[in-house]
Amino acid sequence: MPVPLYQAKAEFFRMLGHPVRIRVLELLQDGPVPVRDLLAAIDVEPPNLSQHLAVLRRSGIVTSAREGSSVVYQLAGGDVADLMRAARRILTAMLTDQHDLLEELRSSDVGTP
Amino acid sequence: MPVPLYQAKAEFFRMLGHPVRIRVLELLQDGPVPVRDLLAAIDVEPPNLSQHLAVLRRSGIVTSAREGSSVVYQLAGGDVADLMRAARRILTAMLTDQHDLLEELRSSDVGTP
DNA sequence: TAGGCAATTGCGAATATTCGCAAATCCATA
DNA sequence: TATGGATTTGCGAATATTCGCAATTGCCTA
Repeated sequence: MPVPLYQAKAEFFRMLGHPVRIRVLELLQDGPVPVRDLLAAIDVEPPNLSQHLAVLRRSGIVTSAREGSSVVYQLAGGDVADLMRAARRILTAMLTDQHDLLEELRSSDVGTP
Repeated sequence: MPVPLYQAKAEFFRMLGHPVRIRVLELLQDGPVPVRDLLAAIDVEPPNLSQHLAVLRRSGIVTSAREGSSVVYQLAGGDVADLMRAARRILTAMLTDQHDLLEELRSSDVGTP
């Protein structure tokens, strides 16, 4: 019996739910990047980055390949950029709503009609 | 100083990272739904659902309103369906890749060339 | 083949999530 | 105003994540 789809989706989103992993995925969007460069870009200790990379690898969203003495990561497939765009749209909408609400509260400080 | 964008994104995805919350968002896509109906649809205890609804509310992705003796939830804005579609595309691509790899392994069981 | 850099793994402690149960709230209506 | 259904809140226990540090592995080059 297969894993219910909503559970697979939840695991997928949970996998995305860490700042370091988000940054890695963003850095990989323009093509393969060696771990060395990720380390230089992300303010995180090597073992810690490695663990986050392992999470991404296990989920299947990235693949890794040895190249000489270094290891290069790349997106496995699918349009991650598209997902990030969708997320950004929603985040923007949410923040805008909150902002609008704030404005509303500000302009009507005498209570509800 | 604002929260770094990648952290906001991570929090957003983490908020999505639970099966019950995914199901709620899916159920809300066709319009507002009272808690009662969510409870009937989702196999979860009332207090537990309520806590997940609180997570969604705090993040701002849904809003709630009292209607008589019941409470109705709805999506706050932004195109959540779009996000789900993007996620589904990536999940599909990932599963396809894995499937392809499996086929490959199956058809070449004599070892690497 | 010894030494060194790059990356990963193992593991324990700190922290965060999740869940169930009891209790509290909010409304409608008797 | 008392009763009852619907939802939320408050915790404590169980579980899962995250992080740092030591140790290990893989590969290049002296």
